[in-house]
Amino acid sequence: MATARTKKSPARSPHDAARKAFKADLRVAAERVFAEKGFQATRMQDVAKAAGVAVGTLYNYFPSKEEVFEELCAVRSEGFHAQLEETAKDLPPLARIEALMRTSFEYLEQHGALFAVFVERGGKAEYDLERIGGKATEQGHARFLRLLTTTIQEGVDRGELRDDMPVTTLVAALSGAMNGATYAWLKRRRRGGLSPIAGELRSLFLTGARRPR
Amino acid sequence: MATARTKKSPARSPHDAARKAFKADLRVAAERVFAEKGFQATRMQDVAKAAGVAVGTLYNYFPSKEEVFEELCAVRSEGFHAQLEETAKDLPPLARIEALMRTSFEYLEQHGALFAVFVERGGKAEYDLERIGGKATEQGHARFLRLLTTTIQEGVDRGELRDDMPVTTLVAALSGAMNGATYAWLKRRRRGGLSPIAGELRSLFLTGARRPR
Amino acid sequence: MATARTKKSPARSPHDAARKAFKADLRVAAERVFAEKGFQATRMQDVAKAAGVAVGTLYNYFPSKEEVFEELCAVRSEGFHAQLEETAKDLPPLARIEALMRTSFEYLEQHGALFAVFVERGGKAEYDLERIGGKATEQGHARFLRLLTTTIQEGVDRGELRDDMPVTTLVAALSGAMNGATYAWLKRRRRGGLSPIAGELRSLFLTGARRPR
Amino acid sequence: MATARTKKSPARSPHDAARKAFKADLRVAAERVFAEKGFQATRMQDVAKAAGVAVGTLYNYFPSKEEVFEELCAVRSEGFHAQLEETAKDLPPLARIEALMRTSFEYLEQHGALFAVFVERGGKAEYDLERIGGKATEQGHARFLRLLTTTIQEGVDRGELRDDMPVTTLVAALSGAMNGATYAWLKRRRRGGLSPIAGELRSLFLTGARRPR
DNA sequence: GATGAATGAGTGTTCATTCAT
DNA sequence: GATGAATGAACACTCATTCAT
Repeated sequence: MATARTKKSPARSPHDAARKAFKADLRVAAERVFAEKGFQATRMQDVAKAAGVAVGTLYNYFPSKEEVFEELCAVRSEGFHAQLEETAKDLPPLARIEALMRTSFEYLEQHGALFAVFVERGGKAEYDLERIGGKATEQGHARFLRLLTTTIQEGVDRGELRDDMPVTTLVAALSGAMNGATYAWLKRRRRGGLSPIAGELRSLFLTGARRPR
Repeated sequence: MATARTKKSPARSPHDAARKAFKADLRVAAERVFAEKGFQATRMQDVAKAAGVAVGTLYNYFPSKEEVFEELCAVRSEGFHAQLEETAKDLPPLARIEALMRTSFEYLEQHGALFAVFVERGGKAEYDLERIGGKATEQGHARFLRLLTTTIQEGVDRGELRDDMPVTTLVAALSGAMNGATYAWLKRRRRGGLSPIAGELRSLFLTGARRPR
Repeated sequence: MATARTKKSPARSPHDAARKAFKADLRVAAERVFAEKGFQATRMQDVAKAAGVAVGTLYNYFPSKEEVFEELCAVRSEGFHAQLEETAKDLPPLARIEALMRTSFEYLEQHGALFAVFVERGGKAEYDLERIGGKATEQGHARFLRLLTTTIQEGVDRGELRDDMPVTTLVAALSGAMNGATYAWLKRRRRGGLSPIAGELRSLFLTGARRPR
Repeated sequence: MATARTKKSPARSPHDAARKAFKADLRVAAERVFAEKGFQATRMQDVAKAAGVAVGTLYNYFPSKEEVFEELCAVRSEGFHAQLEETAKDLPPLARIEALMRTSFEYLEQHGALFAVFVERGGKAEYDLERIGGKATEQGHARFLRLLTTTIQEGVDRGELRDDMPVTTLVAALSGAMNGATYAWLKRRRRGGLSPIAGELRSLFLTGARRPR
């Protein structure tokens, strides 16, 4: 990662920072376009125009279109997980579950549907973006699942969650339910917010859909 | 000249049937390729080769690449829902839920991951296939959700399912959970089967993840 | 030409006649389509449909699309010149000129604008149809010009037409004027007939546009 | 960014001019190829090669093959008519007629047979190029005819030209004669020049072909 | 470092022609 | 002889990427 920078990092710091900030601007512009048109339909030209630069400039910062997307995903994924892990810290499993859901939903609300991709990863049924943005989203989603798995496993170990089925099934159900809620939210054109649902989903996950007597 | 055509329509059955069967073969070949490489990455050339025909032949049966995909989706969707509705008939809501899950999973196991698309639709986060295969998969998924909604609503009406949250949330959670299970199954490379999970998901959905005392 | 037919021509006569008649039907159908859509835009499929046969059948009678057009042109050209020469026979040059014009126009009125091609040939400015239908139309037009040349030359020889410019110029002017009249007729969507103009053109050609005192 | 663009439009002149000149070069190359092979037979590849650029470059300047042709025609038409109208200015009708002929022929001699199209329009017998290059050539020819019509009408009004037939017939005959002369010139492979004929045609048009006594 | 014009490989689609039935 | 489905070469156009200015 930062190996090359060790040599003379102090010297370039001010310049480096500016470059980084500019690159971030480019990413933001790209995000807007990708979110609107999708990966395939987005032309580098479009991204450049959205960023107010020339295509050539884009290529001064990113080696390829794929890499733009990839880095975009990576950065969002990083931000997402940083926030997530910060949230989840120090909470008991059951509380943590709701915290994770709430934070995820907040992030989605903030950063747009494109990055529903980290939660919803399932939808691509192993193609297209599987390759593109693949590494990043793959890792992003996997990381999310791992977080969920750890949490749930802990809940099982504490005797708070059922142990009569594989933890993976519990994880799949929970992450899937979040995915489903997100999809429904997108369908209703983001009306009504997403995070309020976290509480309902938690209740549903813990006590089930059957009507209590 | 049109001499042979004078007979009524039933007379054309044998030829028509052959044509239909052939078209179905083409669809199957296309399905294989699309499932493997995704829509964009699939070249008509590839589909033709997979089907053992020339590109031109493809165009004798389908007006465009998009239409190949579209019809493919439509046909699978149809088959899927026919099976689904057959299954669900005459069962009380709670039993029907499991039946729907089991049948869905069986269909997925049989017809490959591509058509996870009908259950998982959420994943495309409003782009790419949103447009292509859009009509069919959109409708397919919507139809699936409607079926689920009806069933769950009925459960609520009968007092068997909780009414303290919108039915849409219940639906989103259930379909999402199925989606999650499917995704997990794809991740483990289809090992272990999908339909056995139906029972677990049903239990989870009805009674929740909390450990019973 | 008819070399092969010498062997056993009497035996096949009836059959041959039927074949010829059928081929003529195909040509007529082709003529309709070519006239409407032009050579390039006409698909063999279209011609076949217009003729009420299958494409394959077309190829049983003509070796290629070009040849269909070529033969079509040749036949019309033949008919045109037969009529033309019949008309022109035994008339003195000046009368013959008007007769040629009138007959040409009548033929155009009857056989549609497509075969304006024989009179108008100039318009293609050495491309496209230069190659296609080329041999036939080329020859057809050349033959027409020859007829005109002979007639005019004779007029010159008799001292009835001016000899202070090359005969070719007189020919070019006359055939061009006919062409121009035809074009104007097509422009006004064939309204008003073409042959009535023959008299005017004759007068114009012979005595010029200057107002007589 | 848009920093440089803040200046007013005249500031862009140098670059714009270069672009325009380059586009003109492309048109010239295209003209060569179209003239040689015709519209249909010309591949964009050919035009690109003739211009010494890549196909993509062509598409940076023209939206489509048709548009290349169309613009080509439009530009030539413009140049032609500019020259024509310049010439015809301030001359009495009869003199103007010869001037128009001479200028037309000079233009044809200079710019190649392709643009015989403006004078000869008739030849396409309502298809093929009727559509393509259609707008431009159609208008170009129509404009030419209008010029001729005005001139001749004026001659008639002054009592210099005969009024016993429709002006349109006079126009058709004159433009047609020019067309015929052009065709003959192309036939003899452009040998002998075209403009010398203007005088002859004028004489022929005014006083007719009949030998004066 | 920014620019944007040039590049050309890549692909969906058409349609004349063939040939097994 | 008729048929019409199969064939595949051909071509317009796109767009990620490069590079001279």
